[in-house]
Amino acid sequence: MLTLPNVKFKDIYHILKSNIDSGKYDNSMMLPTEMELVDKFKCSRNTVRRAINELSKDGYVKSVKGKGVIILESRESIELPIGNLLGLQELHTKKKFTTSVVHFSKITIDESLSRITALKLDTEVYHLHRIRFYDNEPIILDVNYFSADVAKDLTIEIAQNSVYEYIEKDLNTKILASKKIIVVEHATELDKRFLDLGTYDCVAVVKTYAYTDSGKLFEYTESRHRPDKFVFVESSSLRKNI
Amino acid sequence: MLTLPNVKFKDIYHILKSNIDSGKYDNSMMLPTEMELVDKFKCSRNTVRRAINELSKDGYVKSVKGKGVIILESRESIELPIGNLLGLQELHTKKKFTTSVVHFSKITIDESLSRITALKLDTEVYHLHRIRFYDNEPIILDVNYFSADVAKDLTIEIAQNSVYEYIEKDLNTKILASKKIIVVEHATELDKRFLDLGTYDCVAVVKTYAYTDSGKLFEYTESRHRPDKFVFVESSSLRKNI
DNA sequence: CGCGATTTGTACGTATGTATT
DNA sequence: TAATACATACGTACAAATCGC
Repeated sequence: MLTLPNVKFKDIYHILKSNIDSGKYDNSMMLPTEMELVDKFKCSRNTVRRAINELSKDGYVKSVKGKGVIILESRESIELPIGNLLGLQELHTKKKFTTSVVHFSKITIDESLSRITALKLDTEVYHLHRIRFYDNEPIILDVNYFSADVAKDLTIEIAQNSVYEYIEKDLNTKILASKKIIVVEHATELDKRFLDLGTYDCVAVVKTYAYTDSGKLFEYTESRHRPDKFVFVESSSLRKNI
Repeated sequence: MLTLPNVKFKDIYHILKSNIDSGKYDNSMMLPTEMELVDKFKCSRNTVRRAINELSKDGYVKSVKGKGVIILESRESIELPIGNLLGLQELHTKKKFTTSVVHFSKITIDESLSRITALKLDTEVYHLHRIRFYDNEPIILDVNYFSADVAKDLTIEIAQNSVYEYIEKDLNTKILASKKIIVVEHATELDKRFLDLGTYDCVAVVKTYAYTDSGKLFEYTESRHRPDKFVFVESSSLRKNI
């Protein structure tokens, strides 16, 4: 299941990344110059720049014109406090998660739902409530709206596993991109019933809008997180004004 | 103060963006092919690809090999619910914000602070508490730790305006990149005293680690947000595995 | 099902612009 | 001012995924 990198810029990306992690360039705080890397990896400058660009997206380095590529320090100590908790991305891959479907229905998007979900009026959707457990602790209440057009013949059994896997593997539809909005809301009765909120009366809500293959919005999901288990990380590389 | 785009790929980026917004390509859900855009803009394919790449980072489009560049629909309706609330990025540019400095001191990072801030032991820092008002409403409590090395001779007056502007303009030091972590925490006494929390007993906390010019971590800040005014947006373009 | 035609992805090369030292 | 180093831009070639015939 490992994607073996037969792509040059990815190879270079990984090598540079591990060099940075192991402190190889730490004294100088700079990467070798692009031309030095071209010599070292026997590739074009474009390819080196491509790899550096990826590192920059990850928050590892930052290029400065006329100066060089600067390594951003203290990565480990910043990652550390996150380690124990759970990121968002891993949700669908990690094994220690179990899911319990507590609601399953097929409904039609009316006006008020359309405002909330951004799905088009009269769209048929599967509407689910799912509890996500981590080590048998309820962590997240997922409220899903999947366009029935896309998630054809969805069943509770499938929802218990991965809807995404079903859509991508079985239905052969690709999920392209997603937009996430994070807010904090008062805990609803549903939240209180299913999540172990303890002394908290709020939940962290991640609203996800996902698109398929053809650019159509097909999913709106509210992932309602127990606050003490919620972490969201963004390494923003202070984008230049465009 | 407007950066006039004398850069080709930025021009193309803006043109494509406004075309998408005005629904010019909406029927097909696709951008013109790269080669068509090359003809139209009389530029190289690289330049077109560069512009498309930026659009993709913004969550406007998604390229699919062998197929084309797909436009992601429903942008406005998703942006809409955010509109009223305030994003994070705008903090330093919007005019309606005012700041009140309620604590100002110079301290040295000890072991426990070092764990929290990721700043090196024995670093001298300016420690601030600042209330951010929007329309005279307290929205955010900022708890700052600025390395005194970088933010030399910081004063309360400067802190009342923009520390970043001071560092960049007056001290001529560039702020390169930042890493943000979002969590939800119980409101502290400080939060309750300064923010108008109403019925909420939680705050949304954005922890920011910022780097300078030379790659050194120079700032740790906790921006403690009133939950009802907090929104965080991420348009993640489902990055390919690398 | 296979086979081109189309379209994006990767990679190389070269030249010139611009910020930093 | 000159050298260095990243940024932009042009061009070319081939690989790989998709789609229609």
